[in-house]
Formats: sequence, C-alpha cells, structure tokens
Amino acid sequence: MEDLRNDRDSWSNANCSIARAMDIVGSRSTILIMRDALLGTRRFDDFVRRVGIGEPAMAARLKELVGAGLLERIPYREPGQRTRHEYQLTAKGRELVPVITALRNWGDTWATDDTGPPILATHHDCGQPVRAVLRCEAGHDVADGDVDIIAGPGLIRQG
Amino acid sequence: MEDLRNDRDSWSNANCSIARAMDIVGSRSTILIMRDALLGTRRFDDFVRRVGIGEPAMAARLKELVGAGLLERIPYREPGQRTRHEYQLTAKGRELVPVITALRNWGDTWATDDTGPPILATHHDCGQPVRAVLRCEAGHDVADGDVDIIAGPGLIRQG
DNA sequence: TTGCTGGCTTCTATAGGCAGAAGTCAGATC
DNA sequence: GATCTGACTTCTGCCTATAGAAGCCAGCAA
Repeated sequence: MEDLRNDRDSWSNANCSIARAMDIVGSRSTILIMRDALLGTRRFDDFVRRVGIGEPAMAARLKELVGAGLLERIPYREPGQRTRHEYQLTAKGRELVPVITALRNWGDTWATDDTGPPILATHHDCGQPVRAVLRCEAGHDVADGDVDIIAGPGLIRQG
Repeated sequence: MEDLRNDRDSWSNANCSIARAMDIVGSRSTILIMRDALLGTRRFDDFVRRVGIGEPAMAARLKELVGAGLLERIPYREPGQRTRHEYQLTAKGRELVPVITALRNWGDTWATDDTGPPILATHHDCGQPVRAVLRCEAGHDVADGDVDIIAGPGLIRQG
C-alpha cells in the first residue's frame, strides 16, 4: 500500500465512480430532492416547498436529474384538470436508497438532536426498520474497520 | 401517506439527518478527501494532488473536517525530520465507509466506463469484495423497492 | 546562517449558485 | 373571451467558491 501511495502523484478522479456519483448527486439540494422523491413527492411545487430552495434552482436541479436519468418527467391528468407533468423515480434513482439510507444512518448517529427520527425506513414485508450494512461476497457481515480499501486500475492515473 | 403529504407544506430540513449529513460531507471535494483518507492518505500535499483541488480550498476543507470531528490533526515525526502534522480518520470519519461504499456501488453500476474498477474494497478477513446492502432489524435482506420511506416526527415542521 | 521543504495563508480575479420578484404559457373553467 | 392555476423562465443582484500565484513560517541539514 505504501509503495502505491509513493509511486503515484495523483488519481484519475474523472474515472473514479465515487467522483462521478458525486458529480450527479453530490449537492445538498440534489440529495434532498431524491429523499423527497423517495418519500413520494412528485410535483414541482411540492419539491420547491419541501426542499426549501427557490424555483429557478429547483427547475435546474430537476432538469439535471431528468437528464441524468434519475427522474422521469411523466404526463398525467387528474379529472377536470389539464395534462400536467410529474417527476417519477427511475430504477437508477431508486437504487440510491442504499446511499441515502447509509447517509441517514450516519446522520442519525453523528448529527441529530432530540426531536425524534427525521425519516423512517421500514421493510415493506415485516415493518422492521431498515439499515445499510456492509457485506462481502462470501456472505460475511463486515465491520467498518474490517474493510481494506485500495486504489484499483481505474483510479490510478493513466500516463 | 397521502394525507401526510397534503397536510404539510414543508419539512423541517434543519432537523433532517440527511440534510445535516450533507451539510458536513455533502460536497464532491469533501467526499473525495474522505475517500483518500480511507485509502491511507494522511498528508496535506498528498490530499492536494490526489483530490485535485487547490491548496486554499484543501486547507479550508481539512479545517472543516477536523472541526466536524471526521479527521484529527496529529503531530508525528519521522527520523531526521521536524515534527509535522497528519490527518487521521476518527471513528466518526471511518463510519462513513457504508456511505462511500454505497456511493461507489451506485457509481460502478450507473456511472463507469471500461477502464476497470476505480476502488477496490475487500473484507480484511477473507479478501472478498464488500458491498453495502440493506437489512431490516428482523434480519431480512431488503431490496431497494421493498423499503417504505415515510417522514418521521423529526422531519415534520413544528409550528 | 543559509538554504530547503512541507504546510499552510494571503491576494486577486473570475465563475457559478441562489433567492426573490416578476413575467410567461397552456389549457380547463366560467 | 376572460380568468385562474400549476409549472415553469427570465432578470437582477448578491454572495460564495475556486483556481493560481505568491508569500510566509518552522526547523533540520549543510
């Protein structure tokens, strides 16, 4: 590990999947939009009120998220209303659940006060609270400290 | 759930543990610093080169992370060198492993190219790759789509 | 005592993000 | 046709973030 660190001046962050993920969902408002989408919010005005950012910023974020394929802009029509559009989660968006769950677990441990749990996530089948945990492919539960993290071929700067 | 959405104009984001977590680790550079800290980077110059941001920005980020308790500034001394300082992960920082792992899983699935896996995380005991997965307290594995997410008492705006 | 090096801090200049208010637009209702 | 509403877009002005270059400081080595 030491050799690797000393050999290389820098990483190829453009190819790091963490850096790329952060390019897409790496702002507070983006994560809060996805949180609200997971809570069931669909409409522009509701997003604006609940996330607490201005309309121009929300329009830009939603456009980015639709462009990145995390949300889909779907026409719908309520009786007596004209056709409107709502923002629905795609598979790509829904697969952020582990990220948001891990973030929530961490925030609940290290950054809460005493007004109660802010978000509840439960297993649909049994109703029990859900957490993000680490597991290896051999099926072992893995503690945070038992993970070896090293730079792979995609991170090491080419040339 | 519908009633809840219609009853409330907005959430109390200041109390949302996701929002708070994002206030601390919610920027690209912060996450990349924590990624590199997990990869073993300790020194200011290495952080600057590997994360790829300027020195003033790095100094500010590191100060924030030390202030937030994710990193600790520790004096050390190599033989024949004067005393210097390095940045070590705290428990609070190391517990971001599930967040970063979930982010990496997502990025590997939805935002990679073909130059190979950027980061490898393996179980220290058995060497197998590690993933972030969802589990409920009854011990069931939970798929992304089987999580019910609702607003808890801490999120709903008081008054 | 004069480098030299790591680890910052200061300065400047620019680019981007965001709120708030106001304007636009489509189409259903009256 | 006039009005109304949700869903934006445009405009203005601020405020922050960042890069890049340069300067500063401590203290071991020569």
